[in-house]
Amino acid sequence: MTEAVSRPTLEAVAARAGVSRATVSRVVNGGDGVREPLAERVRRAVEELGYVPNQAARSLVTKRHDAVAVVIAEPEARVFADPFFALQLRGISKELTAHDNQLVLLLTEGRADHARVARYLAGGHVDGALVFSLHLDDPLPGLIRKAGVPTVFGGRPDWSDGDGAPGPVYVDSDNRGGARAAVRHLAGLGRTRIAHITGALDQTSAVDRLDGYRDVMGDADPRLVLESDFTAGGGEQAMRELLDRCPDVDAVFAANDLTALGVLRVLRERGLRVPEDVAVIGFDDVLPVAEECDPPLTTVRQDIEEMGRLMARLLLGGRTEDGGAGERPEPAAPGVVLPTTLIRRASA
Amino acid sequence: MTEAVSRPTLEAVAARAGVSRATVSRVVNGGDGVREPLAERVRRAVEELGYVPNQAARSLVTKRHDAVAVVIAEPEARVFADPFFALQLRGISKELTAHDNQLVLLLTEGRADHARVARYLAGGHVDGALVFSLHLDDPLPGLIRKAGVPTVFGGRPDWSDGDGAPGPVYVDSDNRGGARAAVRHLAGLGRTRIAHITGALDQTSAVDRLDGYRDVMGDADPRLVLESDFTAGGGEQAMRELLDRCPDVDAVFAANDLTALGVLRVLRERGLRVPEDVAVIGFDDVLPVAEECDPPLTTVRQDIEEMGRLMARLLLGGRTEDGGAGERPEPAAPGVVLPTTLIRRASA
DNA sequence: GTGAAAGCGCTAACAA
DNA sequence: TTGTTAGCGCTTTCAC
Repeated sequence: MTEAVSRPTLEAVAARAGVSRATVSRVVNGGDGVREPLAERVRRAVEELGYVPNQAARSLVTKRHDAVAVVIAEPEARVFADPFFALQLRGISKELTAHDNQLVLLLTEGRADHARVARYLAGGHVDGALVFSLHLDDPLPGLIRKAGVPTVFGGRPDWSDGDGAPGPVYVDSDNRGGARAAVRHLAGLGRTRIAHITGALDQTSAVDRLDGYRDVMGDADPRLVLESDFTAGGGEQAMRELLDRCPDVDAVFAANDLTALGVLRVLRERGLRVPEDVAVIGFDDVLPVAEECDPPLTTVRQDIEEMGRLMARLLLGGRTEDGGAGERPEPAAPGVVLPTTLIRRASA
Repeated sequence: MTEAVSRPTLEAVAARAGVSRATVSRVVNGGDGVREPLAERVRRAVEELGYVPNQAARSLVTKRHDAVAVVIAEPEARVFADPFFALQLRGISKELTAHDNQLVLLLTEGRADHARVARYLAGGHVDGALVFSLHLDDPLPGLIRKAGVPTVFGGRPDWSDGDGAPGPVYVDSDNRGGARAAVRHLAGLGRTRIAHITGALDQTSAVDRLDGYRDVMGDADPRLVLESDFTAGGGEQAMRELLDRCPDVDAVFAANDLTALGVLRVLRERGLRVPEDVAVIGFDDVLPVAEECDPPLTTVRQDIEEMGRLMARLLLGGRTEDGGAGERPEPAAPGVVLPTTLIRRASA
């Protein structure tokens, strides 16, 4: 592969336009304080030479990088089984692009990578980080906090920063509210034996959905709650156990769409009709799953792409409003929670 | 958000270790030509100060960035409906990490973004690019070629660089061979009316799979080939039409798993048994789809993660072997094609 | 083997 | 408003 040819520098543009480097720099960076005829001449020179600023040189002096790291800490391959991150990435990417920032993707494969990521973030290569911290026991958030990089979390982290310290900034869906809506919908259908198959309870989203279920069901029969893991296989297994335990169950709120898929499969296998015998609701509204399953799944939708967009906006906004001295206080509410909506299809 | 504290520089490490900046630099970059006792002293100083090299300063002089752009050009949201890219990203990320390279993700949203991406690549911000060019009429590959950045494509591009020019470097799956294996398997089952529902024919993968089908079927009844678009909905529609046209069809090779999903749904709806009445094979082996559908799908697997890893390796390898002068010729075979394997489940 | 010094391309005071 | 100048932190000849 041939080496890239050396690119024109500010110097070259300045020479061609017959001005100083400083003037070219000003024009390139917005053009304030340069009189029009001159500015125009510079722009033409830039155009003719195909000049593109050298980001490394710029960063060296400004100490800004116009780059944001997206850290996805997920040892499990499972994450890639649903388009969740892809959608979030899309939202993030759109927002970053709009602000001329680059997206540096950091995928971690277990604990071994944590040190690497921490070092990278601490190394001041990026202006901020967007972190998806999925498990309660994950040491990464702590490491990142120590690295001192402005950070926005995707999903509510499990620690709350006691005392006077400002809590972590995060964006989440209203998991609890969505769960309540789902269960209320089932109750509104006249169902009385409403079960919940949870997600992996080491993730706040699963805990919050369970809490939402309990908000509505109160002290319902505890045998109606089964712990699972957000997978279709897990959903199947839990559903089998549920039917053995409580053959009279008439509705299931599954922690996510994949789990609901497993539930549906077991129901079909046992010859139970959906929703006549058992109504089923999922969570996420991952389209290829929810829309394509049989029957189409009633589920709680979260706007995943918007979550991503918002995370980026929060990070970028927080950074630009605070001009370095840190006078401006953190936003009052460190967490932003996006609403969820119930999507009615055929399964409930 | 508070500004990051200023990090220790080479200078600081040098002072602490009682050596010159040059010596520290040597140690940090591999330590060749520095005597052991000194090197050790430097390493300790680095450790104590928590020194991390400033990448911008380094790039400014070396003109290397240790960063690779991954360009995913996909206007359709559909892409995110399957975990294909996520897996590929994982493979890429692993390989880049192993070589201490960063991954800069460039997502494009239609043509408007092409110029931005081209400018970025031409701007010399990264050492190379990994490009997923999905549609035959995509102008992006051309722009990228002009930008003069070392590039490896994911999936065979549609142009072949006539004349003496070296063809584009790419990594692909053996779509044609996989298709042949699928169709042969169906034939081996004694099926004689084997249909093919194609993918979007503006993508080489769809064209290659169709070619594979034809390799085996020769001049079969042309009514057995239906053009579709890699989606479940498209698969449904095509299958309905197929059943109307050729009620005697006894096997379907679908261009991918999602299409197969649609096929299965129509079959069930019409009361036809799989595989007894109609055998079905998909392509991709996207697990949550293929494994979870009913009946579990026989399909052609491609090792997606390995494709990603290989793309990165090709890019990095090509770069390091050629020491800047470009003496070394391009590899003889510009394209690497990974094998596919038939995974037998219940549907065929 | 080690150090001194010259920049890489850019921005940001400061002068004019 | 425009130009001059001094670095940003690092690598890399080139002397020693």
